[in-house]
Amino acid sequence: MIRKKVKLAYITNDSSRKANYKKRKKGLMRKMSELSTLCGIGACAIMYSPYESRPEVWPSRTGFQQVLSKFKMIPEMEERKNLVNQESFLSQRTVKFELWGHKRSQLVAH
Amino acid sequence: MIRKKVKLAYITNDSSRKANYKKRKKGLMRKMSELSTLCGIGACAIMYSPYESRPEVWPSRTGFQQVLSKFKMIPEMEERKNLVNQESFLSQRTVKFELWGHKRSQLVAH
DNA sequence: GCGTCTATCTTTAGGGA
DNA sequence: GTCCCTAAAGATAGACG
Repeated sequence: MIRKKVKLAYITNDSSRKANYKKRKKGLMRKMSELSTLCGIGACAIMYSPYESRPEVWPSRTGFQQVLSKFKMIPEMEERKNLVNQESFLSQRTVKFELWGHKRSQLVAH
Repeated sequence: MIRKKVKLAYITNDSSRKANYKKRKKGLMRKMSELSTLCGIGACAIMYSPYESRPEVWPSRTGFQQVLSKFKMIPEMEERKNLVNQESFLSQRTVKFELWGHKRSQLVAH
């Protein structure tokens, strides 16, 4: 058996793609767990796929929320050019992000 | 050089822990990217650590939000024992996080 | 479809510059 | 602190039942 190297592209075969997803999802979850344990940090991940009826969340929905608790999402943020005001974080306890309609981002991708 | 096996526990040495974090974070980001590309799914991750002033987010603030848009984080969720109603995910346009305790937080894109 | 196997590929711990 | 190196540890593609 000769394994070809990973070609980084969309897997067109349905069953292969699904199998790949499930395996990698598992691996990713483990990695998240390890990172969290080894370094004592907060982390979470979401994977939304058509293979499952619900989004996969790590570490758990509860833990997920705890991590997301770091964020405050507010509509006004967009008006402020997506820059989160440091002060607002310090002074506010609740922030809401408007998730839809965010076409542009000031943040540059790496 | 004999490398000891990874002990899955909090790394007590500060510099080692930080170095470990940076390496694994990078790897994790790559894995997320690969999974997303290979399987064409939506995914995102957040890592909140004391080593960086801002939470690390993949894939980017925009992509992050797009994925999160699938979710509707509502207080009632917890009351429903963390079970998320799929319909509510898809029908809602706004996600609200109400969580707090954060001193300095900004989303950073990758 | 799913779980298991394992050869092979990828990640990374530890070190050096 | 950074970057690079390398071998050990770990992840996984493909095969199989």
